[in-house]
Parts: sequence; C-alpha cells; structure tokens
Amino acid sequence: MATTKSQTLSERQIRLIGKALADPRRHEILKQVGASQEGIACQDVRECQSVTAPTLSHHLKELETAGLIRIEREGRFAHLCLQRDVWRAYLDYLATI
Amino acid sequence: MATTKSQTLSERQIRLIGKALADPRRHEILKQVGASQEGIACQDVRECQSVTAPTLSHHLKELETAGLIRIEREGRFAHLCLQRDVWRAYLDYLATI
DNA sequence: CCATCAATTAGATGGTTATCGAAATATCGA
DNA sequence: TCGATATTTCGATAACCATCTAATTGATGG
Repeated sequence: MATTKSQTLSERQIRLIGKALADPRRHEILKQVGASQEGIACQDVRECQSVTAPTLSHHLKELETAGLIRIEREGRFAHLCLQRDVWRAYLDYLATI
Repeated sequence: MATTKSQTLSERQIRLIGKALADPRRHEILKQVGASQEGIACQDVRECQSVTAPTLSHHLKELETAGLIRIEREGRFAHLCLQRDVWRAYLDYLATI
C-alpha cells in the first residue's frame, strides 16, 4: 500500500515541530525534501540553499529530532525523506484548533 | 453566511505565522481563542495562562501581527477572535508541502 | 596507506526573544 | 474628581538560536 497510517503526536513532538517550522530556512528545506517522493540527497539541498555544511547539518538534525524527516546515511552520503505520516498528523492536529 | 472566503498569504505572513506558532504559550493562547466562535476576553486568557499582563500583551500583539487574531478594544477591555480565514489559508498552504 | 570528499562536532559570536517589574495610559464607577 | 482596574509601553535581563570557521569523523578510490 502507498499510504502510511496516521499517528498521534505527543505534546513534546508538537512543540518540536512548531519550532522546526519557525525558521524559514528549515521550512524551505522541508519543502524541498517533501517535493520528492523518494527523498533527496543532502548535497542537493545544500546546492539550493546557500548555506554552509555545518549549518545545514544543524537544521537537518532539528527536522529529524522533530520527526519531520528521516536521515538515511549511506557511506559518506545522507539521504533525506519527509516523514509523511508525521506531517499529516501535524496538519490534522492544527486543524482541530 | 457563516463561512469566510479563503485567501492567499504573503511569504512574509507565512513567516510571521510560523514564528507565532513556535512559542508554546502562543500556541496555547491561539487554541483558547479559537475554541470559541465568538472569541474570548483578554482577561479570560490571562486567568488560564499563568502569565503577567505585559507578557500576555506581547504575545497577543505577535498573534495579531501575524494576522491570526483580531483584537477588538472596548473600553478597558480587549476581545480576541481567531481569524479563521487566515488560519484556514495557512493550513491550506502547509498541506501543499 | 594516503588524499579526498561528505557530513558532523566543537566552540564562538551576534542577533533575537520571552519574560519580568515599573510606569504609563485609558476607562469606568462612585 | 478620585480610586480602581485593564491593558500597554518601556527598559532590562537571561536564555535561546542561526550562523560561521576550524577541527574531526568516516568512507572511498587509487
């Protein structure tokens, strides 16, 4: 099946996601990652976002900690995917306001 | 009619909304304001959120600047309403990721 | 091995912001 | 007019955070 199940977010995770989205650069990164179903290479993000590697690494960690992306490390490279179930759950949560 | 039209948010407003939501206290305030269709008195918010008046005033201004709430001042009192069209537009925007 | 390259970690810095107390403003009732 | 009350403004402070450079880790190919 193509769809993933929805899930419930902890208060902590909701807080982390909110903070993660607050930074425009992270928001951009998330959009870029989410634009591809298969995910995207870390390098590709770096090319599009004029930012140093350490800064990018920092932002990716924030997004990962919030549960918004998954980082798969393969050798020297990192591959990023949007965690669509978490994203959907967050949208569902916001919609209840 | 009960519904309000949807609208397009500027990049600036999206950034402001993201920042506004990042603070847990503001998020709570927004939920409380949104819980009532007619809105809520500023005092009522203050009773539920253990926060000083200046801090609350600061947060309300942030939410207002982001366009998420409207503040109607009546004499000594302030009445708050969620701007549901803006909120909906923001959700719509996030959903496009 | 060794050089190279992708990514991370460490440490520093400048800017932002949540918070408070004190003071100001504004409104209402007596 | 006077006192009380609701909210805002001001000024200060401490914590947080995005960003950088330099150094480190870890993997790959020659």
